[in-house]
Amino acid sequence: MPLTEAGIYAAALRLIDADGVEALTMRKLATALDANPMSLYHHVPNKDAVLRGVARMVGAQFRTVTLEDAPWQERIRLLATDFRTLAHRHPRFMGYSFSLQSDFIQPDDPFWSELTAILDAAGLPHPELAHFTALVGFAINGVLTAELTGALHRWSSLNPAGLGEDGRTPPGPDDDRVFRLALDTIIMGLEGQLAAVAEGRGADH
Amino acid sequence: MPLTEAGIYAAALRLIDADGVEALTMRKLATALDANPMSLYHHVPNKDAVLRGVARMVGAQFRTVTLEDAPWQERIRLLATDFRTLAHRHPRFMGYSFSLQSDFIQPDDPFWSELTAILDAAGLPHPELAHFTALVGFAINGVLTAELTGALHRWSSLNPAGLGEDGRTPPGPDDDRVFRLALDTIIMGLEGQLAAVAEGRGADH
DNA sequence: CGCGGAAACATACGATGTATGGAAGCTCAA
DNA sequence: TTGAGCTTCCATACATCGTATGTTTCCGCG
Repeated sequence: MPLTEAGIYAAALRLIDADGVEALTMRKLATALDANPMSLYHHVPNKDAVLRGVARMVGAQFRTVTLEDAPWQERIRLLATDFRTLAHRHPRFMGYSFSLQSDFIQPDDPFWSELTAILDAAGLPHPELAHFTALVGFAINGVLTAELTGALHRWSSLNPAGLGEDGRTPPGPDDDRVFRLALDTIIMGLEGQLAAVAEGRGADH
Repeated sequence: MPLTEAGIYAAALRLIDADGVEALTMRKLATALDANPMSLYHHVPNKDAVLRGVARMVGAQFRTVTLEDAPWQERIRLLATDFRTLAHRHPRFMGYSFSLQSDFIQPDDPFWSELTAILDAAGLPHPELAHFTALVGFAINGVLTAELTGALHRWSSLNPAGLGEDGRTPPGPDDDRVFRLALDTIIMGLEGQLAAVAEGRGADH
């Protein structure tokens, strides 16, 4: 099978899913493709480009339905959970990618444009629409990142009184609850902001 | 000057502040300390331990006043901005540390315990207190991380209509506004959750 | 003095990303 | 068919990284 750019990205993603981003090596990638390490460089300029390519590949997998007429709260919930299931499909890569210098999400990605559209439809003031979009996106991202790295589970299953070394609740459906809770809280916060705008007391006090 | 563990961490932090975490090298660290690379290993087991040591050092710098009788909204605001100024003191390290496998914050760190105490005082239901703490902490963390990497500024200064290549607003006080906005939104969301609890309709519906 | 352990150093190994240059195979004009 | 010019592939090599291993230097204490 001849080497192709898309094939390289796909193989890289497979390796990352299996062993994590930090274990990805040009040499391992080459042997996985049954080729010489340097052959990759005819299709890809360097390793960073491989990661970026994987990011574009994964990002392109994101699909969400656009329910124009549903209430914006439901639309946000749907968008966020769609994004979350995508993240769960490639946890190691997403956990790495979320928290890196170069943005994983691009302004023209459906996630961002859809989120902007939803918040616009909700009635957030236009001059601050981008601010709210960024805020909601990154807050969700923060919770999701924490879930992917396992930090969310460690922290959320922690008794208030500094308990001992037990507390080994399973990482399963608890994260679901916390994620939904985060979503609900953010949505309620947005409702509050909308009410504030309606009352004339803008956010810029 | 003889080599010491604390001195190694301090030098590492200086190098990181100057050139970023990814530029930190045991060899550079050694030459900065005017020593042989291998000499460091008499005081520190490996490079990861250096990073962990720096994390503990920076984390120990965190101080916040505890205002028992102030309204919980103000206490959250104060805690978050205190944490933010700490992050601004060592942006490259914090940007790296926030988003990594091993947790930068520890359960017994003042940030976490204070946040838990505040949310407890606010009246969040006990069985879900840890969930709310995690949610708020990681959401703030997400926004803060985005700010440190510059992503927050890039995104929040983005016109709704997919604008061209200009939009080069300065990274200065705009981030302040977005951060405050995020804080306000989260706080309003918590108020909503409290109201829901008071009405008897718990969060677990 | 000397001796024993800690600290410093020199050397070296394996792994990584990638520069460089040659070999092999394809396409197409003559 | 043949040869020229690409594109692709491969082998070798280099700089840099973290750190294992062994040796030397130094300092405090009998």
